[in-house]
Amino acid sequence: MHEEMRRAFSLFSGKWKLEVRRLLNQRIYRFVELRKAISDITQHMLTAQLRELENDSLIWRTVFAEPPRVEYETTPKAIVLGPTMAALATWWSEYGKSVPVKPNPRWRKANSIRKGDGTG
Amino acid sequence: MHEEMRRAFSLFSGKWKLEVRRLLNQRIYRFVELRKAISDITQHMLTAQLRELENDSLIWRTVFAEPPRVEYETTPKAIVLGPTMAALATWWSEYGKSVPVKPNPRWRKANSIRKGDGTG
DNA sequence: CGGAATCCATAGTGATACTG
DNA sequence: CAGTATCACTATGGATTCCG
Repeated sequence: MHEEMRRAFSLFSGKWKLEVRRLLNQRIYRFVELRKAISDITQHMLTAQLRELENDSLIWRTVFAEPPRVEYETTPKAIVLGPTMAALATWWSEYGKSVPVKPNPRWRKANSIRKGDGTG
Repeated sequence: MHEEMRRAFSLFSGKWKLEVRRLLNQRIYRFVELRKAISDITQHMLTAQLRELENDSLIWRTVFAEPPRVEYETTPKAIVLGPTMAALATWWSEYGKSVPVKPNPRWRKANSIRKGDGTG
């Protein structure tokens, strides 16, 4: 089961992929539009990240002749991931910066064996 | 919103962090046990990944004198993330290797504007 | 047992220039 | 407009050695 998690994670391991996914989940973008939307990214990196996302079938790439442009859009595969991504963002908002206090080891030992959470 | 996703992702960006999280979400592990459970990891890397997870308050570290050992366990902060991680794994199982077919651009343009999915 | 310190290989990222 | 090609830099991962 953890192998799936690792692979799912790796699909978005690129520095800009999450941002690209978020944008394309809203509407179709042209290459230039993405560059403007992600102001800090270089042309080189944007191309690279888009290629990887495309190879993983997370986005579609369409070339148009007139007017000359390339459009990018999400695939259904990426769309269904939206709620999970939202959950991740919510988790960070709620717990991200929190620092839970460790209880005393002595009385914590008693009930230290937890059940699984479904991921293991 | 995407900043939260990026930060949440970065907490588990280390090569072995997802595996450590999965193990510790089941029970408390000693350092040696983790090394045996994750057979390919080096002592150096295990220490490094554990330190980072600890600094992010995703795991707790407890030193015991007798018998000499160090125990690691998840924090509640990491526990609540379980279902989301499970969702990610499920997503990979269902869609991970799928390659959705891109419909013809011409009639696809008509309804190309989608609503948001909550992430962005 | 559970580290720390050092060194090295590789992958990821980025700046720049050039092209169909 | 949307790339490709180089090169440089940085982060990450890993092998090895030593330590309380």
